[in-house]
Amino acid sequence: METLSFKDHDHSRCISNALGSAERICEERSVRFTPLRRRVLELVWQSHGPIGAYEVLDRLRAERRRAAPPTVYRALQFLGDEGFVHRIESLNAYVGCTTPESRHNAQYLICGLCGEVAEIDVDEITSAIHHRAGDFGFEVRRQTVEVAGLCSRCRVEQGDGTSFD
Amino acid sequence: METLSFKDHDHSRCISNALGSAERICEERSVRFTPLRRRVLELVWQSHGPIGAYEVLDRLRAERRRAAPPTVYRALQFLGDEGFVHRIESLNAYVGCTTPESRHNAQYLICGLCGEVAEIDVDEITSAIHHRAGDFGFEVRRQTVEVAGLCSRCRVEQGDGTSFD
DNA sequence: TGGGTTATGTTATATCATATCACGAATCTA
DNA sequence: TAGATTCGTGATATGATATAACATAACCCA
Repeated sequence: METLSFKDHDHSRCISNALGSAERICEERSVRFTPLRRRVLELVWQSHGPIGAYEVLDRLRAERRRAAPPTVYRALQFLGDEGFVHRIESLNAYVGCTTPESRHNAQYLICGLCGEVAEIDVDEITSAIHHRAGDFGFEVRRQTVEVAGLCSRCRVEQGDGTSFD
Repeated sequence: METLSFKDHDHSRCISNALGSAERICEERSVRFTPLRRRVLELVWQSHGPIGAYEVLDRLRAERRRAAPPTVYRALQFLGDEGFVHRIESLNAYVGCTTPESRHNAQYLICGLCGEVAEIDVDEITSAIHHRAGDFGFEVRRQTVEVAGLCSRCRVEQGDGTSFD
């Protein structure tokens, strides 16, 4: 499978799709999609790009005054375990997963200008890593592939040598 | 180029190689390989596996009582910029680079049992990422590829279904 | 309805990282 | 070689990210 999932142009619809999928999947798996978990997932999706745990916390606190770091981290842990969000290690931040049906090893294209993250799922990359690690006798459990650079839109807009980091 | 660099069996020799290379390269580049930077690089190499900044700090303090977090972070920044150490994003930790001559995009095989990290540099992976990201209009600047799993030794020793995280 | 299990609240703390200002040493330049 | 400039480090404070540990609430189901 090869997919690219930029966020839907109609973002609010995109969010309700994500919440709906999550709810359905949780039911299938007999795990609890509690109001807190739903709300945290919604906050992650509402963010334009990747969002940090403490920013989720700030927003959550507007409506749930007693929220504390563990509140958020536990929800994010759950959402990550179920495959509804992904953690971007190089940013210490989280993004909604665009294809939550299957637990998968995706790759992330992180734009250094606009901050958006696109999730791609390219077999060629996954299996190259798997096979070549295997050549070294290594048994792969998880792959973290995060690619920093310029997304196509930003590249067009500022195609010059603009630098960032 | 395709290499695998497990740490040399004669570790102390491996360390002095690394220090020697770094010294030479710094001279070539006209940057200063100060005693502090040398010592931090040595501490990173002396660590069995990836080492966190604060563990470097603790060890450094044994001999340099006034060391503080910025002391270590600045040295690690320098060493990273020059390509003598790599940061493992998924661990918030640092490893010595086994091939510091060329600044490169490597991949890391992280054993979840013994904690060792092997650096590999496999063109097939690098270019698969580069090309397939390019297909999506993305211009690659940096790749982070960190593979968690079981190294060959640990796989032999505990080839069963031992789980870890 | 009681007892196990799961989820969340609560407090505290661990861990990771940077901002900022001071100051002397190294380097440059005229 | 004097003076300017940059660089490396010291020192203090704080910001940012993440988890431990224990208490309570909600849920489930026999």
